[in-house]
Amino acid sequence: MEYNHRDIESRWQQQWKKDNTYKTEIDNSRKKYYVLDMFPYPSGAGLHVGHPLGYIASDIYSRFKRLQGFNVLHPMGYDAYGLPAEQYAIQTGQHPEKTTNDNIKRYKEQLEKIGFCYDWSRELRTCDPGYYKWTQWAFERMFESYYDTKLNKAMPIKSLIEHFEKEGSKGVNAASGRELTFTADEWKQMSEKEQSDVLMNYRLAYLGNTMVNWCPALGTVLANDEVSEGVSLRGGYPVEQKLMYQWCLRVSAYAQRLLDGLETIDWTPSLKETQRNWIGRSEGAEMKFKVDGNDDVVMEIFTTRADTVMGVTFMVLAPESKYVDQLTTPEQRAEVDEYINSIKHKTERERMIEKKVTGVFTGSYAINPLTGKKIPVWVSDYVLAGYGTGAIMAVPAHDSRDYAFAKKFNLEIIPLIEGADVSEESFDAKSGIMMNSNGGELNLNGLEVKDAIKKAKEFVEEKGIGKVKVNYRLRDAIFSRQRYWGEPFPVYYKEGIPHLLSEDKLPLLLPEVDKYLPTETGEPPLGRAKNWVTEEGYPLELCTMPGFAGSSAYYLRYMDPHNSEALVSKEADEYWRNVDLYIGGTEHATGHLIYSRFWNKFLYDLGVVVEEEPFKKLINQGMIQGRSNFVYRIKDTNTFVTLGKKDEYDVTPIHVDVNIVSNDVLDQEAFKKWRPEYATAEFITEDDGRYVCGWAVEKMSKSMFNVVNPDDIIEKYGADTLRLYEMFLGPLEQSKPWDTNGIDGVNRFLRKLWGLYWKGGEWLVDDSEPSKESLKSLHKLIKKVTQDIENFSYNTSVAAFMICVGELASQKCHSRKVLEPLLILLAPFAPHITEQLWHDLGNTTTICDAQWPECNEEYLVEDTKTYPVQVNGKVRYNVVAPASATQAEVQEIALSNEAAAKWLDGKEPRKVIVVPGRIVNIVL
RNA sequence: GCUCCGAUGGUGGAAUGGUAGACACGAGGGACUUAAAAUCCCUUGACCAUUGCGGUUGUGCGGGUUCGAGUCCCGCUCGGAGCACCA
Repeated sequence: MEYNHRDIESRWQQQWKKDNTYKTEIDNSRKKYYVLDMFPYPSGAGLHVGHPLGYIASDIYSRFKRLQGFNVLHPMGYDAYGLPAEQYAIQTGQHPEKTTNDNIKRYKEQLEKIGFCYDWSRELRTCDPGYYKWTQWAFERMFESYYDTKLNKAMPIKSLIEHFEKEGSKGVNAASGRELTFTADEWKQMSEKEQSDVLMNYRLAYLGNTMVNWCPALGTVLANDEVSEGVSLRGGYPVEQKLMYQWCLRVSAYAQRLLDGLETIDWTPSLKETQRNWIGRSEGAEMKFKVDGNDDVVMEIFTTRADTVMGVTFMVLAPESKYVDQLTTPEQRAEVDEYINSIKHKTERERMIEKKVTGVFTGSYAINPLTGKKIPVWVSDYVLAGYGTGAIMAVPAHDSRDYAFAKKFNLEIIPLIEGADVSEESFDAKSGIMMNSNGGELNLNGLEVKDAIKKAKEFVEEKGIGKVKVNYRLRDAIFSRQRYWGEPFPVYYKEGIPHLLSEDKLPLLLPEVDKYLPTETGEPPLGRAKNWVTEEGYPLELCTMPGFAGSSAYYLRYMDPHNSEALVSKEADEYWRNVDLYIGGTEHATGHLIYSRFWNKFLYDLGVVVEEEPFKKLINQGMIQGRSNFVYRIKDTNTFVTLGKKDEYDVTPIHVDVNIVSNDVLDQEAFKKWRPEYATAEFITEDDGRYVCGWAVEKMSKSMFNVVNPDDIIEKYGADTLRLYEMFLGPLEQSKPWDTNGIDGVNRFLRKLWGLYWKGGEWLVDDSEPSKESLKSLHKLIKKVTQDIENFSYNTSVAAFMICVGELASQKCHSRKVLEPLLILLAPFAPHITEQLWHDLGNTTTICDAQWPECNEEYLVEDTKTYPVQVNGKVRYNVVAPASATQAEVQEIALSNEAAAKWLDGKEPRKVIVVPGRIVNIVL
């Protein structure tokens, strides 16, 4: 029997499906292990070879853990809501659900061919009402909660209302949009609408007027992580800032816990760093500045450099700051208004690109609380309204932005650090010795910056000039999208006040609409739905939820996917707990991976889940880039010249379909058939007649003709070869180009493996005792592969298999005692071929129920001997070396390295390991 | 600008501080074959020597620690990623 991947793979895939081989149940007698892939958005283009990389890695780990006796949960599903399906719907009128389902069908077919051990009975889709019911449910729980900053957890909004009724806002410890002060009586006298507005200031899911990223081309709002450099991540359309009344999630309340949680999880340093940057914690002080001749206003500013207060030579307000209006003097009014207007007309992007230093004087002066000095207050757009208090104290000597501003408007610059030259640029570093900082009561001169910051903060707090404050860059997540294809909000409006739909009305189904475009009056697409009202006739919310809503808790749903009573049952949650290993791309670092952690912490506060962090260990697989091929056409002809001769002509490189190129050699006939205009193509080839193409690494995309489809690879080489090859390509976490060139080597390896068991239709395996050599080969492999899988170093594992199979072949090893464990080791990587040979060996159960073999170190021990080494005729050292070495050899080598001999001389006898040529290892 | 990561043959990439370049691709040579494909064997960092063992050099650059450094430390150069008027 010859190795035939087509027969073997389809046979076992069908068998596994029939036998429910990979179905997983709760089993309290076994330890659980949860391996999760980031579920895909099923795009219309289908999978290319880059997509399964992470899935193969997680599949190997799942199978490995299973062989080690763990009860492994390994599910798959689809992130089904998304913009492409909606845009396709707008163009074609086809319902996005239809498009999505078609794409999912295609994805599933492609995935099944690769031979993954998913428990498909747990498959989920975010657009399934049985699923999004729980997305809506979680939103309702957030609406009904506030964040208690003292208890550091989410609490029911009811208890806040009770507090308001008793004591008003006094003594409230709640994360909020702005600080409100009112008495119990005032609360009671508020109208329903007013009370609703007050509560919105505290709810974890709230309606708020916020500056949003509005994308006119897409007709919707985008979250911060969906925007990069002023354009939308999807489509690259310009994005502008707009004030809108939107649903938001108070993610900022969890900033510190999101930061602290990073210490408890096993993620890569770079990913943690990305999240830390995104959360952007900075410790500083909020300080109060009085205004000269205006006792009504006290300016509050935020600074991380309280120590530089003696060097403040001006103040700056953000154009949107509330202080602008209060501090502008009548003489300056016209100028300030003109400036503010000129800013408003520019988009965020324009402001960023221009980077011009602009600003205007308000006419007012603040008073330095320490020196009593009068300092001018300016307005400039380099200060952001959304961070801190929207106002800063400027220290030009030690902040480059303040410095640029001071230079432009000729403002004073006072250096505060000894030896810092500020004549050309500012000195921003937080180090050095302070000077010019004697403010009477507070003298910082002579202190190191760090100590000065500390002392200044203490002083400020003591004197009531300000208070120590921690600020975060992390913003609340904007949760409304003006789109059709997403989860509807379970919210209706009664006299303009939002109310939740009662829980028994969930899920609120997405209505049908005639078109997927906004209405003529500019309302979101749901405005087209007929009867989009409650039973009582109240209008329902017209926005839908963003993409990250459905992906924020999907890992919990897999634990108990068919439960109609709860997101996840207590039993399932307590058994499966959280994801042990999560594999996916880095692109979700500041999106999904923040929102999911937030969502999970919220559910943890509610007592719905037992683990505070959802993903214990996370691996980022690298991106697979495309490897494009080029042919070189001689200008104005239909003649193509090979790579080696192209410099002799005037040529234009043209992308050529990589599927008609093999090892960079063009299939000339296929090229002629590829495009009608090339039918008459002529070639100038290398001297041996081959046409060699050029190549470059680019993004894998249709327009570069470098997309490699896994189906084609599987058809030609089989899924096992594809799996092994993807792992062999290089380290999992590294990005690398796809290059089909090396795949033959892996395929050859599988055929060699087959050759250990079958040759010319004859079964070779017997029950003979294996040789010592063969046992050594096997146990070396067991050790290496076990270690490598734990370290996700799959490329070196594959190499180890190649070496081992080569050794066993040359040893003519046919012993079942070696060849059976070999299959188990390889099973995670190449499940089909190993399953087949496993059954050929006479086993009746599936190979994934086998037991992972243990390494017996005894087989690996090299025979060594201890050699006495003489120095000046006396035995001074005992040297351990291979038994095959001679006494003279060891003696010579040990003393040949003069430095080593000197180092050894005079020391107590100790062991030195020697290999031919040099001292290799000194065992102390 | 700040932070993190990386740099090893023609290529992808191996090396708990201990024989650098595993494994694979590609290339060259050979066997088998009428021929090709497939398969098998040998060579393959560079330079020198080569009818024989061999020698020199070599992990981006410059220092350091060490008997010994691709690996550890300090300072650069280049490349990638994240954040970025965040005070």
